[in-house]
Parts: sequence; structure tokens; C-alpha cells
Amino acid sequence: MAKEDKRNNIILAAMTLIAEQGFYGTSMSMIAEKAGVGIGTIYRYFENRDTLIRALYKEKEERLVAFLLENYPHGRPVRECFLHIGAGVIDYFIRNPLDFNYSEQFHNSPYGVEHRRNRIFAAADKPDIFSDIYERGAAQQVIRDLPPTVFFNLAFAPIVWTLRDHLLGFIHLDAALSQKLVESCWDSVKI
Amino acid sequence: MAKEDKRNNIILAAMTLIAEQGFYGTSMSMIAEKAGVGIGTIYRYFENRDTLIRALYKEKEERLVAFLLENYPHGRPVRECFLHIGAGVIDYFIRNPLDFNYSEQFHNSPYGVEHRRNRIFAAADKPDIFSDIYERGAAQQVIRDLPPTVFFNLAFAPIVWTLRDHLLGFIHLDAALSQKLVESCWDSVKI
Amino acid sequence: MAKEDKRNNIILAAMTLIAEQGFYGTSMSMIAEKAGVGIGTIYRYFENRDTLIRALYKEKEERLVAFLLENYPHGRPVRECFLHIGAGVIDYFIRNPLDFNYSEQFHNSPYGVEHRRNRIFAAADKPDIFSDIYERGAAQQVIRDLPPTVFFNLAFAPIVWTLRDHLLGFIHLDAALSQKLVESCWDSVKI
Amino acid sequence: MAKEDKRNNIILAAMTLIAEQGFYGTSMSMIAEKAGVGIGTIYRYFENRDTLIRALYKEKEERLVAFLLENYPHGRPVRECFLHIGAGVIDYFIRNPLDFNYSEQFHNSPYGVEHRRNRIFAAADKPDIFSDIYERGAAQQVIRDLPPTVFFNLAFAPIVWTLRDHLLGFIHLDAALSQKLVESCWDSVKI
DNA sequence: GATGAATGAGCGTTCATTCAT
DNA sequence: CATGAATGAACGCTCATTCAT
Repeated sequence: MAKEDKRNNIILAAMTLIAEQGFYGTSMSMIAEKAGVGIGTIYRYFENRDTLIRALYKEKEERLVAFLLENYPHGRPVRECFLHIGAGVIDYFIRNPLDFNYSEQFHNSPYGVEHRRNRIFAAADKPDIFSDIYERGAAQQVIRDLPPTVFFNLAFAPIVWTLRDHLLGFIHLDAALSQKLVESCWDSVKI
Repeated sequence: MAKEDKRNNIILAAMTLIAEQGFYGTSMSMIAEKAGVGIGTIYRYFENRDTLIRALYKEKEERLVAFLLENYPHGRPVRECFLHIGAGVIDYFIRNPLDFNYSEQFHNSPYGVEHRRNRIFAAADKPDIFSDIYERGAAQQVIRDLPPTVFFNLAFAPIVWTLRDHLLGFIHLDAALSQKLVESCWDSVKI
Repeated sequence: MAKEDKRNNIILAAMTLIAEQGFYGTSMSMIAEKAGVGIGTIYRYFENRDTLIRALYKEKEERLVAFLLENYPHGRPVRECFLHIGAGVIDYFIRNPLDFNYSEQFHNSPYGVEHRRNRIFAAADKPDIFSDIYERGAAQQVIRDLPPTVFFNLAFAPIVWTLRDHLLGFIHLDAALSQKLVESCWDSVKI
Repeated sequence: MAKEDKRNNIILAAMTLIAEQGFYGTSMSMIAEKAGVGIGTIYRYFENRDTLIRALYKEKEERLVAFLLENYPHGRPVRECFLHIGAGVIDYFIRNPLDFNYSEQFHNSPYGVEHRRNRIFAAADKPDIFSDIYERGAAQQVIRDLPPTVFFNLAFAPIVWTLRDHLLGFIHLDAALSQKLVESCWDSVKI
């Protein structure tokens, strides 16, 4: 097994198990077994459990951000950008359910709190899509006067919860419903 | 100590500890000590840890429902009922932060999934406030044509997320902001 | 098995194993197995490994001091007191070889350094036999002008090393040799 | 890097690390890193950890013996030879504290027992300074009638213990005190 | 010969659960 | 009934040793 394969196996095993069993139901030895490597091997790639968990999240977040930035309608009206992001998040997570479940576990844990201020796609050194929308929206007075945090919650909380329901099989989130959902979110923040 | 007292002490101790120390930072022996009973005694009242945790949640849920039903404006317009519930949830959890904490921990654990269908205040054998709003709203065509699940998410997900941010100290959710928030939620579901 | 028996079994098992295999050759599970108890049981009696190791030493030290104080010739000439202690140490450790080996392991470990200033039988809150001899000897000018530490080493180091050789079977330390040895030590510190 | 260099680097790295971090705080990978070689390489020169540790000790011992033999007053009176050795040991270890540390660690470990019979400078195939003193002293009846082991202990145990106290900072062993100490040791074995 | 990635037995410790009292 | 001492599987992690390159 090549070195890169090994690392990927570990990441995949960890993601799958954590998504399925939760953070506290997933032990290092379970990850090792599922990845087909020795326990000690994990520690060659990740300093410790915490590091592994954070590295997994970072990797997933970066992929999501990259996906959202593809075809991002830079400079187009705020509403269009908002709908692009909302639809993109839904699209991405429906196609990457493991990422979604992992992300949920991550945000609902001590790791999540320390990460919360940055939100899903804010990174200190990169232009930040979310801020782009919020700030342009505020400047153009097309969105309500709300703290960014609350704006963020109105924009994404229903999407996240609905994705969860979709992935658990409680509802079917097809293209039509997806569009309705994102537009509803927009209606909650637009003036 | 009477039998019912013992049970209540155990529930109160468990609730407090889990809200403060987290789900996995709370051991059975900590609960026993705080409740002033022997470890073995807990197992007379609850089959095992899982059972205790679920019983705790059930109790929380019942209290919240009872609170929301106080002064519920039965028969008044759907919008008024919606705003009553939204404001009530915020009010309740700001005044009972341990309950919020416990509830969050519960929902983000393997216990959460099995409970999700019932949602915050849906209980099979009781008249259900949420259904009242959804069904009357749909019948009167004042709310959008969305599955109840999605309606629920639009209505409450931003509130829950914002409560979390408030309790973590990221924002201050005062009366004015609370009102804005609930009205925004309404705007996302109203026609 | 009675509670006190269990604690004693653990102590005896730990002492024996550490004396035989050394500190780092003795694991908690080895101790548990030899003591005939579960691993977790050790932690009911001792907070952790360090505590166990220090508690063992404390107990042994107290027994030695008690033994040396039996028949201690209080107020008799310094030389007589010195010979009493020297002979007593030899006597005690020949009859309690486990204690000797454990003590050796203890003093040659990080635990030992923190304990060194107090020396074998100095305890802050008790009248201290060693200081009695050193101070009276210095006041009466029957012992040489040496720092107490060096005095201590001259007095006891040869005894300890010779005990070790005896217990390892390299020599036979009988009453006659014991007397010669202690007198030689005295000759190295007397004026 | 030449083969002999590699071996020396490994020995030096191991020595330094063990003296500084302790016997059990030094891993093979730390040694490899400090020596600038691969982990596997160590196993080309030393069968395993035990072998390495014993080889280290052998080297230390040889250096000390070589130092003590420089200027050894062959043929001079026993007392003079004794004082020369005592002062030499102190001198050497004060100037090579890592060696002292390593030696102490070695003697207080399972390795120590198997090595004890040979003592600090007894080697089966070399003329042995210690035996020179003991045998001439006995023949000339200037030292007491004691087994060589006990003679050795009286002669060196106080010195070793006092060196330890000096290196730990408990006392300051200057030239004057060093002289007093060695003379005291002599007084314990002379007739 | 030299390397270091890979291994897994073993470490100290925890804690849900049992059961003799 | 109530208790809490006892248990041991399981945890995250380390590190001496091996072996394919």
C-alpha cells in the first residue's frame, strides 16, 4: 500500500466511523482496523486524536470552499450570490453525505465551539464568500440590519437541518424543494 | 428519602452535570455522588445509562411544552401563534440554559437520531402545537407549500443556532433582536 | 477476601515485583495479577501509580524508624547511639530484604531525589534520630567537622552497599562482620 | 560518515540523552535523531537496546580506569595509592557529570546486578588497581581484616553518594571537602 | 549497507455495570 | 431495598523492533 493510500485510508475510515458512530463511539483502534493499518501507523500521520479530528475537518472544509468558489458569480447581485451558495451547499453535501455527517459531529463538540466564529467558509487569509454577501448586502441595503451571526444562522441553519433530514431519509430534498428552501432563507434576510 | 425524591435527585444531578460537564464528562459515579445516593441505586430506577439519558430528555421536553402551552393564544391568527412559540422558545432557553445545553448534547449523539421524527414538541399522544400552526397555516394558505419538516426547520433552526451563539457569548440576544429574529423566521415561511 | 487483605495483597505484590523487576519492569497489570485482584481495584486504594509507589515507601520507612526507636539508647554516648543505629539498620533489612530492595529502587529514581534531603529517618515533625547523633556529636566534639550530608554518607553508604551485596549473595554479613562494618563507619566520622 | 564514526555518534548520543533525560526517558528514535543516523542503523551496530546500554557502560568504565591509571603512583605506599584513587574518582566524575549520571542509572537497573561482581575498575583480563591496594594493604597489615567487598564499599560508597549530592546541588564538594572525605574513608579501612 | 515507515503489544487509567452484603 | 467495592474491557498513546526499499 502506497503512503498516500495509507493516509487516505485512515481519513476515510475515520470519517466513516465518526459519521456513523459519532465522536465518542469511534476509537483509534476502530479507525486502524477499518483503515487496514496498525494503530501506531495513525500516529505517523496525525500527532494525536485531536489533530486527526481537526485535520479531517480542515480538509473537508477546504473542499467545500473550493467547490463553492467554482462558478461563484463574483460581482453579480447579492441575491444571486446568496442563492448560488445555498444551492451549492445543498448540492455538495447531498453528494458527499459523509462530509456532512462528519461536519455535524464536529460542530457539536468542543472542537466546534473554537471553530464557530470562522463559520463554514470564513478563513482569515482568504477572501471570504460569506462576508462578501453580508457586507455587500448591508452596504446596498438589500438585507436586514442584523448581526452577521444572526444573518448567518437565518441563511444556513434551515439548510443544514433539512440536509440532515434528507440524509436520514425523513424527506426527499430534490431540486425543486432545494430551490424553495434557499429562496425561503433569502426571504428571511432580505429587506 | 422517599422513592420519588430519589428519582428526582438523580435526574436533577444528571441534568446539571451533563449540562455543565458535557455528555461524556459525566460518569455514573458523579451523578450518584451529586444525587446523594449509591451508585447501585441509580440502577434501581434506570436500567442503564442510556435509559437515564432518555428519561432526562423526556422530562426536559415535557417542561418546555408545558411552558409553551401556558398562555398559548389558541384560536388566534397563525402568525400570532407562530410568534408566540418562537418568542417562548427563546425566552425559555435563555432562562434555562442548562436545559438548552442538555438538549443540544442529546440531539447530537446517537440518541438524537432516534428521537428526531418527534421533534421538539411533537408527542404522539398529545395535541401538538406545531401541527396546529402548520395545519391551520396551510389550510388558510398563509404559509408556503412546504413539507412540515422543512417548515419546522425554517421556523426553528435559526432560533436554536442563535440561542447557542447567545449562550456561548458570541452575541447578545436581547428582546429587540429576539423579535427581529422570530419575525425573520416567519418571513421565510409566510406566503 | 477482606478489604484489609486486599490492600495488603496489593502492597505485597507491588513490593515484591518492584524489588525483583525494578520500577520500570513492573506494570499495574502485573501487580493486579500477582495480588489476585482486578486492575481497577488497585485504583480504589491508591490514586495512581505514583501514589502507590510513594505510599509503599512511606509505610516501609515508618516501620524502619519505629524499629530503630525501639530500645534506642536515648541520652547515652554518641558512639553507642551510632552503633545502635548502624546495627539496627543492618538487622532490620536482613530480616526484611523486600523492604531493602524496594528502598533501593525508590532512592534511585525521580521519586528518590525529592526525598533525599530528609534522608532515611528524618521527618520534619518528629524528633530525628540522625540529627540527634550529628548534633550531639558536633557539640561534644567527638565527630569530625563535616557537613551533615557527608557525615550521613560516611555513616550509611557502606552499610547500604554491603547490605546489597549480602542480599545478592556476594558476601555473608553475619553478626561479627556487621559489628566490624559499623565500627569502621564510626571510625570514618569520629575525631 | 565512516563506520566507526557512526558507532561513536550513536554511543555519544545515547550517553548524553540517558544522562540528561534518564534511562527510561530516552527512546531509540531520540538516540537515532541525535546521532544523525536512521533508527534501523542502530540495530546494525547493536543487537538491541540492552546491548547498546551495556556497551555504553563498558566504554564509560574504560575511560575512568584509563584516567585513574594516569599518574597512578605504582609502588608507593598503600595509603598514597588509596588517596590517589579516591581523589581521582571525585575529580573525574565532577568533570564528567554525565558519566556519573549514566553510571548511577546503569547500576540501579536490572543491568546493574549482573555487573556488580566486577566493580568499578575490576576487569578480568587487566591488572586491577583496586586489587593492588587491597592485596598490598592486607599483606602489609595496614588495612583491616575485611572481605574485599566490604573494603570496597567502605572505600567508595561514601564517595559515590557524596558525588551524587554534589551533582544534585545538595552540597558543594570542593577540594578541601574532597580531601577530608577521602581521608575519612581511609580511616574506616586502615588499621 | 542504511533507512525509516509500519507495527502491535503493552502502558496507566477510566468507568458502566454487577452483586455480595 | 440500598449500597459501593470490585471488576476488566476499552481507551489514547508509546516505542523497541522489523523489513521492504
